[in-house]
Amino acid sequence: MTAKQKKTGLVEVYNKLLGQFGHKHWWPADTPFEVVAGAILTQQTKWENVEKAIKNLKEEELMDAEPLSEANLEKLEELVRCTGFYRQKARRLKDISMFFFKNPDILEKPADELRDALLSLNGVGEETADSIVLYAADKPRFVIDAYTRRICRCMGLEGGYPELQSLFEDSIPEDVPMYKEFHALIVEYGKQFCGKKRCTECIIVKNGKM
DNA sequence: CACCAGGTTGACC
DNA sequence: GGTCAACATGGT
Repeated sequence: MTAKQKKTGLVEVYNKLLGQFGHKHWWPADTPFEVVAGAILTQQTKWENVEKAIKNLKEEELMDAEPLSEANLEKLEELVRCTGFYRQKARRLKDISMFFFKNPDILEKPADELRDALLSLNGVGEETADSIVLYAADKPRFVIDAYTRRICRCMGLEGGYPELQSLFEDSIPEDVPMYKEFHALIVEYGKQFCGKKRCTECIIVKNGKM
């Protein structure tokens, strides 16, 4: 805790979630590029389905920027069909792969530059861009997803993506492993207790003072 | 059968 | 500036 950090209670939430769920070892991947591909595939889909698609791509030797960017579109669609939205995802995978093939050192660039470049690609919004910045490039950008918004709402914290992201980044230490773990814990917690309509057994709000 | 999942986009106020 | 249907499969 440095002096300029906001007292939002988010650090306490982090500790509580860590105590309840333990380390999640999130986003397992053999290579940074696999995180990139996974970031597209996981949009609005269960990770379980993404794993199948990743397995399919690996079996076809496509899990790398060059081969994936050159893959046959119809074939790609079949390989990623299990993740839903398969036509746009196949197209987007080829696009982002081409980008990484043409910019092999992009993950080494400063976080802001990387993020802006990613956002310029079709199919890459703020969450996907930040997921790549954090989990593929290992740079400190807090990822805000639907569960994070719901949990924040429960805590009386509202705002758009940039507002919530700044809130987290100003409230907790700028630590990449912690950013990764916290987001993973929020998703784990959200899957169990923060449904779209219900919010039961909420350890964050229910147990008070957070 | 209805609803949801580790979102993004483009159209329309 | 915000809201909303469309995108699509697979699991409860």
